[in-house]
Formats: sequence, structure tokens, C-alpha cells
Amino acid sequence: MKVTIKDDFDLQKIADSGQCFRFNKEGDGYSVFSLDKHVFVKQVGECEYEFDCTQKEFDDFWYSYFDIDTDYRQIRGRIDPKKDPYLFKASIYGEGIRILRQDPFEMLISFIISQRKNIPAIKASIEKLCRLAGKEIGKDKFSFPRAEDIAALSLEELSGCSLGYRDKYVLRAAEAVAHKDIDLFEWEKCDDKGLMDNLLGLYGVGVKVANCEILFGYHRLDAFPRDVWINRVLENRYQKGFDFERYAPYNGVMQQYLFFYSRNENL
DNA sequence: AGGCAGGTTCTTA
DNA sequence: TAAGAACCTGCC
Repeated sequence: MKVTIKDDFDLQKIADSGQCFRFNKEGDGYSVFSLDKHVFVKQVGECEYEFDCTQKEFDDFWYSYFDIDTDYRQIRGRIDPKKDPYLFKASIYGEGIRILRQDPFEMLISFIISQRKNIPAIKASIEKLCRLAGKEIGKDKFSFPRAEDIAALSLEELSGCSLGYRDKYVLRAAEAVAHKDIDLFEWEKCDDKGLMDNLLGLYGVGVKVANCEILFGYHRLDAFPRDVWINRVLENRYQKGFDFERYAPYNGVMQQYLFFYSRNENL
């Protein structure tokens, strides 16, 4: 089915923005996975996109996944080129990025895996995990495993996913969910601090991973994950401090622009 | 061959 | 409470 999207929407930038690990270029479009769903999307004109799914599947799922209801152009509009020329440049460069509404469990496991790994390595590990414990949802396409599916594995079985020392973190998080010691959907109701504290209570989850989960798994757009790239930007460009007050409650969107720009346009 | 990558935990003062 | 070491693995 064909869809018209007028707001910021650049598939390549989203794919390369580091928020998703199962969103890959394939031929003339992008192959996108979320949990046990898959869609193939390609741009077919100015603001025109072809989704390889039914209208109902788009309305019920992908519309929300791509966060179509949020006006990213307006969020970019909050940036004053005089007050913050660097962020302004970054936002022009990153025009088209959106923060996807991804699944909390998939994001939790993905970002636990991400620690001290580069993006290709993260993707490779997640792909292996899906092949190992997910179910086949199409020709050579695998779902992200459910918590029970991961919890059923042993550390030995997980070792095939190149998780390294993170294997026990992944297993424990999956067990906590599978055994209902924690309920990630229930955590939706927590305030920001409560959510952060809950996440930090998980083995293998520190401040950086927790913030990624809050931003990408819970779609709280003010969360501001600090990785080495962002820290570099803050050190080099914001010695007098970044104006978090001004951009609240969208600091996480600004973080994405800074991250994407600094990684691609090496200072 | 040694160092480092989208961090976190564990240990020590 | 705070700094420093250790940690898997893959790639330069």
C-alpha cells in the first residue's frame, strides 16, 4: 500500500541513527523488523512511500511504529540557529530522523548487548539471537525471541551469539521477564525517576543502557543517553553546557541529531 | 601484537 | 563515594 508522509521521514537516516538494529537496506528499500512483525518499505516519490503490508497492518502497527503522530519538523523548529548553531546544523543534517516506537523488551535486550560493541557487531549478535531463538516468520526471516524463548536457553547455547560477557546479562533480564519478576509494560506507568531506578536494578543495565531503553523502548523523548560520541560532542562543543531546559521535553530528539551528525560528519 | 569499541560490575581505598 | 581494573569478542 502507498502512504503519503509530509513530516520528516528519511529511511536511510533512521536506519543509520543507531536506535534500531533490524532495519536494513535491501535492494531499493528497507527491510524492517519489530518483534515478530516485518515490513518492506521503499520511497517511491516525494513524500510517497510504499509499504509491503495491508492498510490494516499499517494502521494497526506501522503507523505507530514510525511515530507518524509526532511532528518532528516542529521539534526541530525549537532550535534557534543563533543560540545554538552547532545543534542547528546537526538538525538540518539529521532532518528525516524519527524516534521509532519500538518494543520495550526488544530494546532492553538489544541495548544490553550494545555495550562496548560497535553497530555492526550489535546487529550481528542480534541477528544470531533471532535465528537461534526466534521463530521463522517468513522466508529466512526470524522474529525477535520472546522472553520465554531466551530464558529457555543455556549460557552455552547463547554463546553462539557472540555476546561475550553480556550473555549472563541477557539471560537474566529475559528470565526476570519470563518469570514475571518484572513487568516492562507495567513500568510504563512509572514516572521518569521510578522507571530509571527500576531499569538500574537490572543486572547489566547501567545509566547509558537505561537511558537508551527509556528513549527508544519507552519513547520518552526527553531521555538523553550519553555514549562516547555524545560525551565527545559535549566536551568539544558544549563546554559551557547544553541547554537542556530549552529543549525539554525533547532532549532525546536533540541527542539523536547530535549523535548522528557527530558520527557522520567527524567534527 | 596490542589497543580499542555506543558500558557495567567488581574491587579496593 | 570514587577511582581503577576486569570483562568477551572482533577488527584494525
